[in-house]
Amino acid sequence: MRSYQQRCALAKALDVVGDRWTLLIVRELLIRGACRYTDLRTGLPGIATNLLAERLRELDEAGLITREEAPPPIATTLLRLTPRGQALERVILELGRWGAPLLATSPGGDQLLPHWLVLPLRLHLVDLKPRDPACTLEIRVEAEAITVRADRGAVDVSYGPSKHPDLTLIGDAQSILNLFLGRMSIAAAKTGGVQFLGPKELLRRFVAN
Amino acid sequence: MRSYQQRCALAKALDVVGDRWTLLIVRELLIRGACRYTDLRTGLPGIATNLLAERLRELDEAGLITREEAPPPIATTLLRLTPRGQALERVILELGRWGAPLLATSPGGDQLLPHWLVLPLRLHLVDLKPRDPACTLEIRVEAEAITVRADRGAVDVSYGPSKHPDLTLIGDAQSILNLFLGRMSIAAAKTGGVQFLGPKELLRRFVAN
DNA sequence: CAGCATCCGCTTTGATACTG
DNA sequence: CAGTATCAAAGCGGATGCTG
Repeated sequence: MRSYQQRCALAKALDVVGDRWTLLIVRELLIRGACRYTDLRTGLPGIATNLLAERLRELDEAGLITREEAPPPIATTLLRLTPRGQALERVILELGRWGAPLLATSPGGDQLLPHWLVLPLRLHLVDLKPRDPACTLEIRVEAEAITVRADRGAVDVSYGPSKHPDLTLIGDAQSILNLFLGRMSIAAAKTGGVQFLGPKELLRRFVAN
Repeated sequence: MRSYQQRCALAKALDVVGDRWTLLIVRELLIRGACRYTDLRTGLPGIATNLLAERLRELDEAGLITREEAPPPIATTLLRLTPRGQALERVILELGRWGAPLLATSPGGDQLLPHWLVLPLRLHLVDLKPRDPACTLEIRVEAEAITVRADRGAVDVSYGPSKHPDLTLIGDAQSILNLFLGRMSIAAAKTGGVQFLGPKELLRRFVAN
């Protein structure tokens, strides 16, 4: 991207991350942690492969990502955010908070990949029962898994399966999001096809109704 | 801008404000409040006039700005952010916070317009003496003025002159910013050409040294 | 002058094909 | 798997022209 050539922190930030696709690439790396070129492609439906390669080069030069050779037998390059890149999480969560109302009128053609649930959950979930013992939930949507852990008032949402979840939810992405964001009751989620493996009362840790 | 067609709040936000120049236009409106087309042009050096007109149309359609006919004898259209547009302030301040370190290596060719000081001041100033009586500072850089008011722990930074400032500072934008951000002492600012009209001790309300 | 619209050369993007 | 190569279409920047 051409520089705006303005001595302004906002303009300088946009010089680095204002290009098309750039912040979405950072989103993917925030959600998935270290991942491969191919993982990014599948997580960014619609991106041209040459554009992804070019953006990754720019992010590398700007010091936002690193490339590391995975040890055998993986034999692939892993892309990972540097601390400077991770610092964009606050920006991305704020943009997501602002953009959330736009989802209400989202047309049917839009894609929704399961791992995209991670950021809204990170933004909105709070531990409603901070004095209860720590608990771990696993969310399963299609072939992907998300782990939600609450411990003494802190909530951690991460991509990937959980070792010993206290409760596992299986369902479609939209229903599970509606459930956690309080837009759908537990009963309605169950009717809508969400399965609960474990004591579903543990959900009260995060949702009221 | 083409839609990313992703059911993700971040992608939806970028569908609306991810275009080149768009967030900088919002920055200008956040700083200046209601302003004219021409004000935006001067505040956005480098933008093509057709692009500005097109972006304003998009912002209007997205419900982020309104156009109102100013009463005579002004006879011009005033552009103003809607509440929805103003809600972008948090996003813009976060992006600015992230981008601030990039200013350290800013090349000499960059422009720095005086009113751009408003956002960094809004982001960083805190009332160090919340029990002192309310006070008003006026900052004058070239032909522009910024008002900084501290009252019971709250700091308000706004574009435009002040009626009865307790202290007026006159100087160049960079020195004044360095002063308020604690990167330059009051003594050094004075040596560097910053003038103080009034009791410069009032600056202790915001800076330590 | 304020507020655009038009035209033109250049760059960026998106889609696809191809390679080690 | 991880890219590069190619090319048409869209977007951008700059200049200029038009209308009250």
